[in-house]
Parts: sequence; C-alpha cells; structure tokens
Amino acid sequence: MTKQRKAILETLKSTDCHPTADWIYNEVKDEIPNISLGTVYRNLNFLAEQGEIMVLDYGSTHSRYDGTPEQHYHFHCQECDSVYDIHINLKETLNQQADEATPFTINEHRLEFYGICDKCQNS
Amino acid sequence: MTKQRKAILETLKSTDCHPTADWIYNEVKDEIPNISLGTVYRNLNFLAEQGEIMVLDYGSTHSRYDGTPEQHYHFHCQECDSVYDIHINLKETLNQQADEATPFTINEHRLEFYGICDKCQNS
DNA sequence: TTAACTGCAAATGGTTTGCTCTGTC
DNA sequence: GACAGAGCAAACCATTTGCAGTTAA
Repeated sequence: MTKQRKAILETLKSTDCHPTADWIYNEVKDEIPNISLGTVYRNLNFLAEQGEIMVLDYGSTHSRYDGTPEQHYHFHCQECDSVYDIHINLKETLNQQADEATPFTINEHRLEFYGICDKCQNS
Repeated sequence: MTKQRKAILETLKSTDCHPTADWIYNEVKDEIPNISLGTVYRNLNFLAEQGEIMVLDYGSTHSRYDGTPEQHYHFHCQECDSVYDIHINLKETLNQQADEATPFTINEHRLEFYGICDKCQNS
C-alpha cells in the first residue's frame, strides 16, 4: 500500500460524486503533485480487482468509480450527468427470475437507472 | 436507405450473436467489398438513434449491437463471451421500485446478467 | 535485498470525423 | 443540381504499457 494507492482510495472513499479517473487524478495531485495519471489508472484497476471499489463503465466513454463496494445501484441524471446511489435490494429476486427463465447459471447482474434528478426537475 | 445501410441492418437482423461493429463490417464486405468501417459505424449509430437497433456498450472495450429493438435483457457468458437474449418483463416493476426509493423521475434502466451458459457448463 | 510500484512518455485501438466524391431524387 | 451518404485516411482520446528509476517491507 503505497502513499499513492492510499491517497487514491481515500479520495474515492471520501466523495459521493462517482468521479472519473481524471477527476481523482486532479484531486490527488494536490497532495502528491507529481503523481501520474497512469498510476491512478493502475491503482483503480488494482483496487477494483481486490473488490475494494466498483467500476461504473456503462455505455460512456469515461469510466466512473465508486468507493463503496457494497451492493447498490446507480441513477444517472440525463440532464446534469450526476450519478446517485440507489439502495434497493433486488439482487436475489432478479437473479432468480433470470435463472428460472433461462438454462444458464446466473452469477450476477448490473443494473443502472436513468432519468431526471430532483434538482434538475426544480429548475 | 442506401444499399450499405440496408445491408448492415439486414446482417444485424439475421443473426442472434450480438456482433461487434467489426464483425458486421466483415460480413457486409462479402456483399459490398469496398464498404468502409466508418460507414458501418455511422450507420449503426444512425440506426440506434432511430430506435431500429440497440447498442450494448456495457463495460467492455467493444460495443455490441442487437437488431431487436423490443425491450429485452441480455445474458453474458463469463466463459465463452457469448451474449444471449433474456425475455422477462421487469420494466414497470423495476422503474416503479426505483421511483419509490428516490426523489428522481425514472425514465429507463439498463440491466445485464452474467454467469455461465448451458453449453459451457456441459463441457 | 528485492519484489512491487511509480513517473514518464509512447503506444493502443475502438470509434469518430474531415474531406472529397458519388449516387439518388 | 442539390444533398444525403459513402470511402478513405487521419484524428481522437480514454486507457494501457514498457522501461528505467524508486520505494515499501
């Protein structure tokens, strides 16, 4: 656990804005000015493999990262591009329904919601 | 509707393998040898905007395309990388649950399942 | 010590785009 | 004749990678 990896993880854990690698890079640069973007990517990938963070790479050119590895879903505002957490428990239900409808063994699923957030609706 | 666009759409509609742009390009090249990859991409994007096809760009470097625009989900085999359709109707249920759990207006969602397909289990 | 990791910069590669040419109405 | 669309090749750009130097254990 180098200071770079630690700073990246802490930066990600201390925000709820589901940032891109570039955003994290700029944040961490305040603390470690000569850190490189390659290091940020390498560590994000490492941490994701370890299950400490989540990668949100659904249908966009930029991946976003989430420091909360526990099961939850995401909502993307189609107006302001913000990403919010959604805590509803569907894991078993969904996997079971897919299991029953197919001859496959379902291990997991990925689910994202899209719409307009409350802030954008009121403006 | 040029012959290129027609060939691309027909190629996509006549397969259930959820191909990549490159696969479609190679298929269509049999019929129109000097078609370019740029044309394939331009037409796939156009057709997706028109709602005639679906783009599957979930967490992978390659996008895949689906010629069936009707609502359905997908299963990705983690072993052989195949993609299969899953027909279960969850649309209203899921959107409603997310609606109730948040202050947001839910318009749509994207859901993908992962696991091992029947062929890979038996080999 | 040494295996893992960093910084830097160049490479990667799927996708997009600019430009010119062509086919269609 | 105008205009949407094609072909070609170059550009894009987020991400990855090779390498030489550095650091944590």
